[in-house]
Amino acid sequence: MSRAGTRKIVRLGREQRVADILQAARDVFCEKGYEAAAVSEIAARLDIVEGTIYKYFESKRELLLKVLEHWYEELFGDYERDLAGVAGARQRLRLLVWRHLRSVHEYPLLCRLMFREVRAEQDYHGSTVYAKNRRYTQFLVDVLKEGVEAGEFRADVPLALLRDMIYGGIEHHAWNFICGRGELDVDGLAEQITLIVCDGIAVQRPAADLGRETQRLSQIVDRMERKLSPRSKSTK
Amino acid sequence: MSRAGTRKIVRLGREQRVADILQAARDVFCEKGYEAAAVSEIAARLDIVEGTIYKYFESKRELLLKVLEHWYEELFGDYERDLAGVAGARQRLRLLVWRHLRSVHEYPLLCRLMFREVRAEQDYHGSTVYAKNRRYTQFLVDVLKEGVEAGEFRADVPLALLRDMIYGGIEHHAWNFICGRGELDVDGLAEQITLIVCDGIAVQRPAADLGRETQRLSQIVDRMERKLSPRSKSTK
DNA sequence: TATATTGGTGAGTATAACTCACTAAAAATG
DNA sequence: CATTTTTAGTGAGTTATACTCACCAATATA
Repeated sequence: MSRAGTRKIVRLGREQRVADILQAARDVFCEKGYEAAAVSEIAARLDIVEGTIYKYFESKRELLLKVLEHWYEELFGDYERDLAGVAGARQRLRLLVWRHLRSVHEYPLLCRLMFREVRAEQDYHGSTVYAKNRRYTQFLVDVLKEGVEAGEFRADVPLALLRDMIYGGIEHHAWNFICGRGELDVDGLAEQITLIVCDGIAVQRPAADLGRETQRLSQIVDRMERKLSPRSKSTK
Repeated sequence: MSRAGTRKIVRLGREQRVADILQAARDVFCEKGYEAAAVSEIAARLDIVEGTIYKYFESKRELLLKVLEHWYEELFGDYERDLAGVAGARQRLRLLVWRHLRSVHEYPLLCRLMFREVRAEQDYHGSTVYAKNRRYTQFLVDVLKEGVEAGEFRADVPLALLRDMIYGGIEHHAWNFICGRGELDVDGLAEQITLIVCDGIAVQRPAADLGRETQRLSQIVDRMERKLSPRSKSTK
C-alpha cells in the first residue's frame, strides 16, 4: 500500500495482471464469502482501482467462477494416478470417497464457495465450472460402472442417484466443518460411507459367511454324493 | 394498485398486516429468488410503502426466515399420522423418503429458498428454522433407531451420516427439478433410495437365496451323514 | 373534546457493483 | 529518433436497493 497521491502506477502484462487478480480474489472470497467480499478490496490488495478489475472480468460473479475453475484444475492433478494403484471396485470407491473428503478437509473455504455460491445459482448449469465438476464426479461414476461390469456391484443400481447420495451426503455431513464448527474425520467417514453404500444397513448381513458356508456344504455334499453313487456326477 | 396521489390509506391490525406481508413475501421470494426480490415490490403488492414492512420485520432476511418457518409448520402436519399406519422399519423408512420427495415435488420454489438461501448462511445455525429442520429430519433418525432396536437394521450404522446421505442425496438429485429442469420420479426414487440404503450395492446379494440354499444343503448333509455314520451327529 | 397509541408514510442515507471518457506508458512503425 | 497505435490503468460518476427516521393521521381511551 502507498500513501494517497504518491503512488507509482505499475503496469503489468495482461496475463500477469489476470493471475494476480485471481489470486487476490481467491483470498478475499475465502476470507469474507462472496457477498461480503468487495471488488474494491480485491483491487486495494493489488494497489489498483476497481475499474482495472472490470477491464479483465465482466463482473464480480465471472471472477468467482474463474477462481473456482482454477481450483478444479488443481484438484484433477493426481486422481488418475491414485486410482491406478488400487484394485477392486470397493477399494477404488473408498479411495475416491476418501480423496473427496480430503479435499473438503484441506479447502473448506473454497468448498463453501463452490457449494453455496456457485452450484446453487442459475448460471451454473452449462458453465465451465459445471463441466469441470461433471468431469470430477465422473471418476466416481466410472468406478461404479467398472464395479458393475466386474460383477462386484449389482447391475440394477442407478449410478447417478448413487453419485448424488455420496457427494450430497458428504456435503451435508461436512457442512458444519466447512462453516468452521467441529472436525472432520476423513478416514472414519470414508470407511463408513463405503460400508453403507456397499452393504446397506439391513441386517441379514452375514451374506459372506453364508456364502462360505454354502461353499463348504456344497463340497461336502459333492464328496458324499460321489461316495454314495458310483456314477461320478460332479456338480461342476 | 391505485393511481399516485389518489390512494386511500388502509390501516390493518398488526396480525393481519404481518400475515399479509408474509404471504406477499413468500410469493415474491418464490418468483424472483431472495436476491432479486425487492422489498419495495413486496410492499407494492400490498399497496403499502417499504417502511411499513420494516415496522414489522427487522430486515429482509428475517422476513425470509419467517416465511420458511411458516412453511415448516405446514409440513409437520401429517407426518406422525402417516407413520402410524405403516409397520416395519424398511417400510417406514420408505414412507419418510417418499413424503420428503413429495414435498420437494410440490414446493420446489420453497425448497430452493431453503436449500440455497437459508441453510447455507451463517445465521441459520441456531435459528428457529434450524430447530424446525432438526425436528423434521428427526422423524427419519427415529425410524432408523427403531429399526436398529427391532433388529432389522445393523446396530453399528452411524445414523447422522445416513440421514445426511438421504437428505443430501435427495437434494442433489432433485436440484435440476427444483431449478425447473426435468421431472422428479417420486415413487421410483423412493424405492431406489430405500433399496440402496437397506441392501447396498455389493453383489453377493441373493443372501436370502443363499440362506435358503444353505438350509437345504444342511438338511441334505445331515440326512446323508446320518446314513453314512451310525452315530447320529446333528449339525445343529 | 383532548390525549395516547400505533399503523403508515416518504424522503433520505449508505454502500457497492458497474460504466466510461480519458490519461499515459509502452510498443510498433516510419 | 519521432510519430502513431495500442493498451494498462484511472477515478469520478451512475444506479440500485436495503434500511432509517422524523413525522403524520386514524383509532381507541379518558
